[in-house]
Amino acid sequence: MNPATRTLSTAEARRETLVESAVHVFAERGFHGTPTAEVAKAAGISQAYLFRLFPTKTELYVAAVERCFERTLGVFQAAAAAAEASGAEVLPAMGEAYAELLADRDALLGQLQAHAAAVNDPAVREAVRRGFARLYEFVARASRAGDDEIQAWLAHGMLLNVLAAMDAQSVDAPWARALLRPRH
Amino acid sequence: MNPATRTLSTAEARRETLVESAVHVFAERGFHGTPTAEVAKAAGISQAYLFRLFPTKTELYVAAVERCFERTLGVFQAAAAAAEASGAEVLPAMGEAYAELLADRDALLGQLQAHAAAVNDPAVREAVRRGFARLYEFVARASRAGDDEIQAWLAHGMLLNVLAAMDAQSVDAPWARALLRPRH
DNA sequence: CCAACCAATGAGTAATCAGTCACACACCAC
DNA sequence: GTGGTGTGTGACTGATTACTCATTGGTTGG
Repeated sequence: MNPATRTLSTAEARRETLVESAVHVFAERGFHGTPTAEVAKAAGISQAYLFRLFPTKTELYVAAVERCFERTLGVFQAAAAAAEASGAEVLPAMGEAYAELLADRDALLGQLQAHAAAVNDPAVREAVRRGFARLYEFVARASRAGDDEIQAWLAHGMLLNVLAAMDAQSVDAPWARALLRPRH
Repeated sequence: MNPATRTLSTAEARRETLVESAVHVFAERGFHGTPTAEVAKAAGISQAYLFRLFPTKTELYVAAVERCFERTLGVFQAAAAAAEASGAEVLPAMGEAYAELLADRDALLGQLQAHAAAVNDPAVREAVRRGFARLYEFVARASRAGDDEIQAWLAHGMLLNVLAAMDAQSVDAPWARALLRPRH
C-alpha cells in the first residue's frame, strides 16, 4: 500500500517522531527526571512500543542528544552560509543565530541537560563529546577564526545556555542585564 | 557534657556534614539521579534522620546548591585578596583559581547539575539566581572590570564547567586541546 | 485468499523511591 | 535518679519506574 495512505506508520517514521518528542520532553526535566511513559505519551505511542523502537531509555536519550546537536549545528550552518553569501563576518553572524535557538529552548536546554547527564553516563558523555567536536570543527572551518576567538565564542554560548536555564531574561537585576547584553 | 566527648552530635553539626556529603553525591548524578538513601549513607546517618534534618529532598538539594556557590565564591575571594596583596591583576588571578575548583570537581559539577535542575524546579532556580548574582557582584566589585570583561570571564568559567562534565581533559583531540587552552 | 511479517498495545512485574512512624537511646537539669 | 528534651533508627508504605510479554490486527507478496 502507498505509505501516504497507510494507517500504520513505518517503524522508521515512528522513531523519527519519537526522537523529536524526546528532545522536547527531556529538555525540561533531563534524563533522570523524565519517565519513559511521558516521552511515549508526547510521541503518541504506547510505552511498550517505545521500548520496541529503542531497547533502553539510555539509547533513546543518546539519540535525542545527538538530534539536539544536529539541530544546533544546522542553525549555525545556515547562519554561516547566509553570512558568506552576503559577505558579512561569519562568527558574529553565527552568534546572532543563537537568538533562534533561545526562542526554541529545546536544543539549548537539551544540551545543558546532556552536559549534566554526561557526568556519570559514558554513553551520553561520548555523544556530547562527538557533538562538541563537530561543532568546534565546523566553527573553526567556517569562521577561519583563531583558537582564542573560537574559545571565547563557544564560552559565550555556554553562558547563554546557563542563563536560559535559570530564565535570566525575566530577572530584573543588574547582573542579569549585564550578562545578557550582546557583545559588541 | 563536653561537646567534644559526646557520642551524639548536635543536629546542627549533622546538618553540616549532611550538606557537605550532599554536595559531593549530587555532583555526580544530579538531583533526580541521586536517591536520598545514598546521600544519607554518604553522611553516615539513616535515611529517616535525613528527613528529620531536611523535610524534603528538594530542601536538602537547595542547601547543597547554596553550599556549592559559597565554596566557589570563597575560592575567588581568596584569589582576589591574594592578587590585591601582591599587586597583581585581580580578574586573571581569579581565572587561575578555577584550577583549584577543577581539581575538586564537586563545586563545579554541582553547579552544572544545579543549572540543569533549575530548568523546571522554581526553588532550585531561585537558588541558582541568588548564587549567580552574588558571584557577579563580587567579581564586578573586586575586579573593577567592565561588563564585557566580566561577561567574557564568567562565560569562560561556564565553558570550563562543561568541559569538566565531559572530562575533556582525557580527550586527545584538537577541539579538546584548543578549548582547554588557557587564554592569554 | 492466505501466510508470513510487522506495527502496536494492555496489562502486567520486580525494583526503587520519597517520605512516615513508632520507638530506642543519649544527654542534661534538677 | 528521674523526667523531659533532643538524637537517631528499623521497618514500613504507597507511588512510581524501567522494562516485558502475550496478543491483536494491519499490511504485503504470491
